[in-house]
Formats: sequence, structure tokens, C-alpha cells
Amino acid sequence: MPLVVPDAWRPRGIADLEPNAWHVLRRQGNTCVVAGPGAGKTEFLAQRAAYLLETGACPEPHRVLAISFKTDAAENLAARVRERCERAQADRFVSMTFDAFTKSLVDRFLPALAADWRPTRPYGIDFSRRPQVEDFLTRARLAAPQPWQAVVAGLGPSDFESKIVGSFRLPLQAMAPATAVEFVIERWWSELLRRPGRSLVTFTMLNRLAELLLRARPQIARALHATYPFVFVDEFQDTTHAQYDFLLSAFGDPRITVTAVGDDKQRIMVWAGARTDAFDRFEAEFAAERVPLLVNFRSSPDLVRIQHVVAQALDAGAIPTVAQSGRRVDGDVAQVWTCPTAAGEAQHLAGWLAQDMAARGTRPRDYAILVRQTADRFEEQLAPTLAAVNLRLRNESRALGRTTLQDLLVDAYAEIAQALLRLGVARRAPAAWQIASDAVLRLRDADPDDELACLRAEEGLSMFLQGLRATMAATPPSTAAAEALADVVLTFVDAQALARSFSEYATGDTLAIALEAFRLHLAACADGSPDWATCLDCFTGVDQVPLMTVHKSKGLEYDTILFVGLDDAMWWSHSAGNPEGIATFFVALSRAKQRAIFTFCRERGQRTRVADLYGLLTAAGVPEVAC
DNA sequence: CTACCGACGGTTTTT
DNA sequence: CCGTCGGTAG
Repeated sequence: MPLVVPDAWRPRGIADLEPNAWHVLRRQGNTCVVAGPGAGKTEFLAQRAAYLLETGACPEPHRVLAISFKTDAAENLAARVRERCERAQADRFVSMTFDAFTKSLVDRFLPALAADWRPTRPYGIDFSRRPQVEDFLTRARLAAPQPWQAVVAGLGPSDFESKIVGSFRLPLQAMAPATAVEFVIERWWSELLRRPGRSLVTFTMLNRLAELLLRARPQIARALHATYPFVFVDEFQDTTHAQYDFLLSAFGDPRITVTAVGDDKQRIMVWAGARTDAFDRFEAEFAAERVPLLVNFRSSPDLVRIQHVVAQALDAGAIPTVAQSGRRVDGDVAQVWTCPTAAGEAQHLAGWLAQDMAARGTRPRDYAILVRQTADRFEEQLAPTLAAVNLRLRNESRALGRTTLQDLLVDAYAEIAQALLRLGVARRAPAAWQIASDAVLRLRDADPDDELACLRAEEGLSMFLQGLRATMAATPPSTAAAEALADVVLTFVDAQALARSFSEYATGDTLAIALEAFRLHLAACADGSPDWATCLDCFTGVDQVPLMTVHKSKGLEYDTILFVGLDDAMWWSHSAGNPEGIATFFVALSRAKQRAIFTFCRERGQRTRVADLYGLLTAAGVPEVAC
């Protein structure tokens, strides 16, 4: 495809961009893009990628690198670029998570690390859990020289890894601790790197090692610069200490253009290690221009006005955004429901949902029930009441053994097993067949060029499905039948083949966790399903009202959100004016396209700690309704 | 075995 | 802020 002249370039697949988006799209220098809720962040980044690739601003063979926090965000952005660009251009767009990117650098250049910092090959990956960190800190305190013990005792286990280890810049050679904190950091590294057998590393450590690598070996940094002259960083407000330092060492170079996109008003991960000054530092250290996007494509004008009242509580200088989406509901766009009891609240909610769906022709997935925490407890309360009006609740955060429902749904084994069961009820299911046959080829180590081996593997699959169809047709769903079916599928797939063919199952108990969760969830769905097709729909969550924590809802949008439990009990950690609490409230409110409802009931708690949040709703003119 | 007291967790991502 | 868990006294 010939290059497009920059001035003649037009957006792909959409009509136009707002003026500020045009400005950043063409900009050469580093930029912080303040993209509030509904600003069309993914679309904007995809358009900028298209512009850079198609006009030759990022000429072949150079690439555009996009860094996200979550796997699904990285995948969504890559998919959008593929929709917007031709194959040859889209192939030069690399979209990865922070952790995948830093890990790949460490894996490729591991021998270039100084011996003191070099993990063994292979190394194990550790997801440092609280009890382990506590044990470590106790050991470190006992081992510390007497004058340092008090300082070590003052280190908290919750943010030790992200804040203390994460912000410590490793020296090029072995370190000689000069302070109590350095003593503990040195001990953390040496304990994990020099374990008997093989090293254990966390993702914070991988970020730190990648940063050290670039500082110690300037030729690796140069190679990175030559490959990626343009870098995007998504959800910049959530950047951790270790990630920020990595960005600075990797791309803090005048020849690289970094576009950081995010919104401080949605900074809700500070308690998990996000640094509070990421945007300010970026602006200063990367000499970046700050540009806000001013259009909200998600929410109706009335909701945008209410959002702005909350936005101003977080940032007095917040710039109002312009709603692009029209209003499609009558009556109040936001309400506070006050109910005497939790049972009454659940009944009112169920009745209201059923009535609203009937009146507006909306589907269960147009709504989301959001909670601050403990979604499992709300599920117990709400699920039976919703069932009474024929609505099924989907607790996306539900605990399934040692994992959660939403993690199970992106698990490789769960995807394969689901596809097999789908093929057990429906003969024509092309998507499921594709997943199943790809998996079988991979599991049976069939070389794609070896036609005979492929044929044999697919024959094995067909034989298995024949038997599976007979079994599923003969046995109606029940907990016991579901468990038996899970066993049949696992036997066919073969746990050992899974551990061999899928690197994520090679170490630890990831596979055991996934197998257990699959079994639990399938059994729960089978219970009460009239047939297996319904059971599988339940498994994936078709036509169920989603229930999740605000944190899980980040990045998603719904016609109507129902925020249940705006009270002191659910907001125990909040106090008037606490920015992270207001930001959490802002994230919940801004998921709504058309309507936002907040519920309070005295039975659950008071409303003194959260008085400031009610104050904002009142100031925005949101009425209270008794139920 | 039970009843009571106090400590503690809760919101999460990452190959 | 409140439910759960572990420890201990009775």
C-alpha cells in the first residue's frame, strides 16, 4: 500500500476526531492524553497507530509499541488496529502487557545480566502472597543488625513488594546495604534468586531486571529504540514504581515519542501499588505536553453533567466534557433508593429490573449491579430474589476454588473444554470446532505440515465427539452428570498433554486450579438447567444480569448501572475527601450510558463515612426515592 | 463443647 | 463497618 500524505490522511472506519485528538494524533513530542470515561481511548490509540503506520511517520521496518496493564486491554487494542488498518500495517503494531514485555526482554537477554542479578534458567514465577511476604519480613527482621530491626519491623507486608522493592534501582553489581531498607531489599533479592534448584521471581522483579538490563547494556536500549520509535502507554494513572522506572530507562530518550493515555480521576489502584504522581512525573521528566480529550461518547448529557460534579471533587480544575450520545430514557437519569431492609431492597430491585426490561425491550446484559466489595455475599442475597422474577444473576467476581469466574473464562483449558461440550450438543458450531481442532493438533503434537498426523488427530476428535454426543443426549444435566462430564472431557484432553503444550501450566498448580474451577462452575450451571445447551449458556453467562465489583467494571459500560450498598459498611476504608474513594465512586458512576442508581439501606450500615459521596449526588440534583 | 473477646481482612494485575 | 476465625476461659 502506498504511503498517505499526512495532510490527506483521514480517520479509518469513523467519521472524524475531536480537535484535541487531531492535535495529539499528529504530534511529534511526548504527550499525556487525559482521557476521561467514554473518551474513546481505544479508538483514539488505534487511529494514531493507523496514522503513524500509513503516513510513514513510523516507516518500515519500524514498529509502534503499545503497552497495557491487562491482557484483555492489550488484545482489544490490537484487534481495533487490525479492524482499522491493512494487514501489512497492523503487523507492525505490537500490543503487549507491561509484564509480558519486560519478561520477554529478560528472557531474551538473561545472560547479559550481571551474575549477581541473573536468575537461573529456567526460573519459577511467584505471585508474592501476603503470608509469604509476612514470613519474609519476620525472617529479615530477626537477621537484621540490631540498630536496623526497628525500621524493618515498621515495613508493612501489603505494599512492601510494589513500593519498596519496586522503587529500588538495582546497582550494576552486587549491593552493599547501607541502610535498614537496603538490607531488606538485598535479602529479598538474594533469597529469591538464590533458591536451591532454581530462582523464583515476581513480576515486580522482572520489571526491575528489565530496567537494569537497559541501563547496564546500552546496546540493548539502542536496539529497542531502533525497533520502536513510537510507544503508547494505556491506563497511565495505574503505573507502578517499577513500571515507571522501566519506561524512563527504556524510552526516556529524545528520539522516542511516548504517548501516555489515562485519567487521574480513575486512579483506583494506589492501594495495589500504583504511584500517585505518574502523570506529573511523566510531564516533567519526558517534557510532555498535557492534552485533554473533551468529548464523552458514552453517557447521556444529564449523566455527563453529574459526572462533572464528581470530577470537580477530584480535581477542581477538571474540564467539562461534551456529551455526544443522546438521552434515551424518560424520568430521572440518576436516583438514590432508600430501603428499610436489604430483603426489601432486593425485591424492589428485582421487580424494577423485570419491569424495565419489559417496558424498554432491554436485555439482562444491558444492566450491571456494581458493589464496592464482597460480591459473593451480595450474590447470595440477590440471586434468589432475581430468580423469582426469572432473572439470573452473573457474579463475575465469584470465587471458584482458588480462582474466580472471570479468570476461568479466559483460561485456555476452560475454552477448549467448553468448545468440546458445545460440539457435544450442536453438530454445527464452526467457532467451537475451530477451537477444538486447533487444541487437539497442539495437544497431540501434530505438525501442521504433517497431513497424516493432523488427520489422525482430527479423527480422534470426531470419535470422541460421537461418544460425547451419545452421553450428553442420554443424561440430563445434574451436578453429578456435570462432574462426570468434566472427567470425560479431561480424560480426552489429557492433563499431561496440557502441561506439555501450554506453557502457563508447566509450573505451579495453575492447571489444578483451572480444572477444579471448571468442574465447580459446570456443576453449578447444570443444577437447574433443563438441558445441556442451557447449561452451557449459563456457563458463558448468556442473558444473565452481571454483578461485579467496581474494580472489575473499569473499562466496561452498561445502559444502566445499579450501585448496591453506598454505605459505611461497604466503604469502611473511605473517609470524607479520600481521593481514591471518590475515584472509585466516579468509576462506578461513569460506567452508565443512560442511568445510574445507587441504593442505601439502614440495615447494612450508616452513611457518615460516605456523607461526602451523598453530598456530591445532592449537589448534582440527584433525587432520593424511598422504596 | 460453648461463649466470648479481639484481631484481621476486605478492592487486583501480571507468563 | 462488620463477618469470620482463632484463642481461651468456663
